[in-house]
Amino acid sequence: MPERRYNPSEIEPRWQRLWARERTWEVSNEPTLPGAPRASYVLEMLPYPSGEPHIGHLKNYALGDAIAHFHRRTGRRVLHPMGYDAFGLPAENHAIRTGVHPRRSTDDSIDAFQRAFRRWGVSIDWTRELATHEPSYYRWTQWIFLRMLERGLAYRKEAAVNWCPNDQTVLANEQVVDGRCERCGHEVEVRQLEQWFFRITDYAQRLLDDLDTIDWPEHVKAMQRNWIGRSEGAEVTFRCEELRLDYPVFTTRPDTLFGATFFVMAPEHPDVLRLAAGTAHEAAVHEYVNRALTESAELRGAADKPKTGVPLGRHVVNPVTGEPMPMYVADYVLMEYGTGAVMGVPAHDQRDWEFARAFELPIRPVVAAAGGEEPDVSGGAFVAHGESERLINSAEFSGLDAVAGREAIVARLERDGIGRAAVSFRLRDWLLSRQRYWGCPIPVVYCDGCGVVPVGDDQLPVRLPDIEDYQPRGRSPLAAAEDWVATTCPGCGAPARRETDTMDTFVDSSWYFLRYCDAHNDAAPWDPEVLRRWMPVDQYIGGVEHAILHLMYARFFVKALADMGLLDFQEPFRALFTQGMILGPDGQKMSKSRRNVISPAPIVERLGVDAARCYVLFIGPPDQDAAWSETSLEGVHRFLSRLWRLADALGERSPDAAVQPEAPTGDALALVRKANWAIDKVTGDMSGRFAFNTAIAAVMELVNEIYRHPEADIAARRFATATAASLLHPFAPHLGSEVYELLTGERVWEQPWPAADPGMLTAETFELVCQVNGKVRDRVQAATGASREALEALCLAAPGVTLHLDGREIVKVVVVPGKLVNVVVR
RNA sequence: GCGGGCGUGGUGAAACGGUAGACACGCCGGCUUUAGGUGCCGGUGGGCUUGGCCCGUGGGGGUUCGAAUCCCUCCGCCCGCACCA
Repeated sequence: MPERRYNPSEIEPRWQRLWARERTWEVSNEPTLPGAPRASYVLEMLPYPSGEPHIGHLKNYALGDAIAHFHRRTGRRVLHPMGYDAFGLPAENHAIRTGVHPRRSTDDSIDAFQRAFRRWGVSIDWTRELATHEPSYYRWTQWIFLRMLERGLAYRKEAAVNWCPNDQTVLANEQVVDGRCERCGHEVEVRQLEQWFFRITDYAQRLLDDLDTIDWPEHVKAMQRNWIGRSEGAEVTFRCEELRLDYPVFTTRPDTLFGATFFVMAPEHPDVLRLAAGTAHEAAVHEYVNRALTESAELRGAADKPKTGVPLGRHVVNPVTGEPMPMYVADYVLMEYGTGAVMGVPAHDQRDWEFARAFELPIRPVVAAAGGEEPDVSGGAFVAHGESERLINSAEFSGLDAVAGREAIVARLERDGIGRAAVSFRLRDWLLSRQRYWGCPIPVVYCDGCGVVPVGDDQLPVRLPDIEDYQPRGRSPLAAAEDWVATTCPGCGAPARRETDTMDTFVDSSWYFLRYCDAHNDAAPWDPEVLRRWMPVDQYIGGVEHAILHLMYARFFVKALADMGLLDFQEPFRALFTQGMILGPDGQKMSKSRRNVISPAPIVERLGVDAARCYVLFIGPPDQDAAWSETSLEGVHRFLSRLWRLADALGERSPDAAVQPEAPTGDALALVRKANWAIDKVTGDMSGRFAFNTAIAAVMELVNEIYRHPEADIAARRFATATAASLLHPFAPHLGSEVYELLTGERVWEQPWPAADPGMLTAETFELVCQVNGKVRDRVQAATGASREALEALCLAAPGVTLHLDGREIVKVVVVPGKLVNVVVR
């Protein structure tokens, strides 16, 4: 007779059909009544639909789904939706190559993702599904943009911006990595262009402060703090008497003001050419500025580049010493930070030191080390400035420590009206316009009479027209859609032209988590009352690659919308979990060129999705990268087969199978204890932490224990097996359901999470570890409730202990009840 | 340079300051099988004078009755930012 086998390809689709038919994972927006289950919003970052989902998606949804199932079974109403980040460059670049409309390739890919997620058995409420390229969604993206515009949080300005010549569009600062385009890797150029920005810098301080209120991984918060880059210091005004012009600079080191011996401006500074005009350096300055402005960001940004610059032929006055300081233009000064000009303090700033060396400028120390003697600045700047360093060469401030000196100098500047304490941020405004087709149209028109005019709310959405030619030519391909561009001014009715730039796709994904809550609202992007039931997201799960971009933008959106009275919370994601990557079998990042890519589809087909899901969770701590191992995957599949076979062998179904037998003895007792131990272990591993790897290991131990006790009475074996299925269900929902139903006839997802019986968590005896001077010398059985004295006596009598006590003096005995006794001897 | 993190068997990894290496892979052995595979059972950190002892969590030092875990220091690796005044 052929043995029956665990057959996931039969089991899994059967359960999936039932969940779809019964709409098991849908949740309503009904107000929660007092005493009703608490709401929980579990969300994975929405996928960008391109091709088919990869193994990283599987891990992402295996994690999120395990949390969602666990929350449901511990008595919470869970919102677990799905959507697609559907606008974006890859689909558009594909269209340029093939002529296939991005909508078509995107929709095909969305179909593939939907099929995969259903085949993976992820417990999603599909009624809330959305895609950011649908007019019903981007209508509200545009609506939010208009609210930003009304509040002055969206604005146009001309600025030096990052331009990717390959993708033919501008990029946000966050999308430039090492001077290269984050997407295509092409070197980024600097161009002076008028563009749309979001005023995220208005929120810099709040974005920084509120990091303390959210439960996010420390490294992600650190990256955001770093990116926001708050610095405390002072703004000091320097005057150019020759032209009667004042130039403020920002410095974090006002304590070194007496050491400022020169003054440097960025090549982009608007006054540079004007200052040099008429001096002997005029031509040289022109040449230098032109070169600096056309140089690639990567080249200019190199920190180890020798300092270059050109004198402007002008001077400013040091406001505290009265000395003239020569002015220079140099590309180590950035226009985007501070005021675009700096005071040069070569003795105490390494960059200024290098510049002073190159231009033979005086290097005057004004801060002394702890000993009080002048620091040696012949080899580099002296940068320490704590309470143990003292000011020197600083008139009446000499002798103060650097901290007190800084405060005193700022106070003096304030009194004289030439400076004040100031804070500066590294964060820049978010450049959101893109000269590309496949994105959300920016809902404004340009009118010769009225200027920039917002499209009326009742005219939304401004639909993205179909076009034939997607090739970008330095402007949006939309500009060629003449019929679409030509419109009338909403203000005066005169002929006007539509904005042809589209929005950065990060705008689309900065609010999608709000729309899920109220996905079918036609009158508003959401009903604030409905949002109150679900937001903020209780658990957000995704890759660390979004630590700055998406996660910072979404936080900004929520704060801005809250200020408009549209939301009543300040942070979108209460808790964040960043999953580790799955690497190829060679331990390298998966890539087509390395030919080490593992696709989920064939694995799911061969071993089932439960095995794949359990494997990616069992592989190691989920926040850690891990290499794919085919043999480990098969080991997990083997474990699932073992569980299935137990259920198959244990006979007819009965609701009693899940009930713990009363007063078990012998083998049965061992099994019941192990089952309760596993309940306790898995519950602990899933509450607060995400130790799914050890949770699955605990269920493996339980299954092993059942195999080891074939003589235990059937009730105990059925109880232990049903418990294993119940505990495994969040990770292997199909097999968990199958085994639980085979044994009990019940639906596991409708069962409350099992509770351990405290009476079964401890045996009447335990193994007492007996140590001498911290080394284990014996183990003896001891009664669970035994007194400290009794445990001490047992230990002192243990043969392994007496051997090592021989002739030595007992100094002390440490007793840890229920665990061990340590005898300290001399 | 600044910030965050990591270092434990052949491998992935476990371990509220309390038995280092759970669980799994791999490997070795046994049983079942005509055989292979599957399945089940057992073994598996290193060393030695092997009923037992010694060593062992990157190196060194410290706190403690007791340290992979806490502190100091050095070494190595990974990630993020980086001419941000």
